[in-house]
Amino acid sequence: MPDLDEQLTIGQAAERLGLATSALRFYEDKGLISALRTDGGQRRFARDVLRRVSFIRAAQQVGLPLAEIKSSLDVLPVHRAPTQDEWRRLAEAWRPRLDDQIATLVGIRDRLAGCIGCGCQSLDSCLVFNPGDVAAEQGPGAHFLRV
Amino acid sequence: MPDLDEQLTIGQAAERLGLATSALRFYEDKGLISALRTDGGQRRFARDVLRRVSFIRAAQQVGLPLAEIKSSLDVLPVHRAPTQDEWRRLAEAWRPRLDDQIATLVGIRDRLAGCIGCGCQSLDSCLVFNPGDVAAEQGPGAHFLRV
DNA sequence: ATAGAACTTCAAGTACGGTTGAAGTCAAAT
DNA sequence: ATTTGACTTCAACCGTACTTGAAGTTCTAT
Repeated sequence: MPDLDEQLTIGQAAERLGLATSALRFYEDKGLISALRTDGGQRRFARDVLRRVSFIRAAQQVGLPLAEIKSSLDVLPVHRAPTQDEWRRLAEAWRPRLDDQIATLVGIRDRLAGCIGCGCQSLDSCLVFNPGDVAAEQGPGAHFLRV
Repeated sequence: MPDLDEQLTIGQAAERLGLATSALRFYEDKGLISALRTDGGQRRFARDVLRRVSFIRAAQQVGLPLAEIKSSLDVLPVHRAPTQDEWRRLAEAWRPRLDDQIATLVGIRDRLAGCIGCGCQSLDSCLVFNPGDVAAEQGPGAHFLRV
């Protein structure tokens, strides 16, 4: 029995992925995933849908909107080996966002941890939320807490 | 001249923070920040609004919705020194989310970097988006890529 | 053959985090 | 005193990412 359950119904795929069937329909609608159809018109997903949706959820963690995720998916085709160049471009596109977000979160975490019991007088004077107090000198922008 | 510009107009606060005045009005509406009013009814923000909004933006980076951010702000009053206990509770509330998100992002980054030129045959077989291939064994849920 | 669960489409609704526009008022400089 | 830019409220609108509901169809097991 080789490919017997190689096809997943939308319910099976949704359960394996831990999301609602409506989300899968939504993703198909947006062109992020695709499905074959039975003679009766029901969707049948190939197993690669699991990886593609994993990719989507990962990209969402990185902060990418679905429209951009679609572009990334279009760059990494399912039925062809991704070329080195395709990988490099994806990695380069994601890398700055990843690094930036990681740096921000680590900064918050470390300063928050270090501040417990620090004796700051109020939120207004706390170093955690006023790192270096240099925001005004850098001109407008959300400088606070971005390192 | 001590407290001459201790009060900020909404435009000044918005410029310092790098966001729109409408966002500040929105935050006030939601109870996240507060303002004094002139006789004419215009808002005047105390400088602590800068730190409070910084807090808000930081918390958004951590992935908290505004409703939860309000709770956190309610726990850390502006005009009182936060107690050790208040800090500890805040840090403990944020810490798991921070750690979780950092771990997820670092995992994606490292595997993505390591995979460049790895020779995977397709997205379906790529280790980056199929780490350990253990998702099915853990039951339903978004296990892919969460390390 | 038929029951019931799972599927179909399509339109409308939801939650979040704001932005936009209209109509009018206030504040600061001249 | 008047001008002009910044402010006020309020309701409506926006984009993102889905969910819900209605009305009908298909699949699978008995």
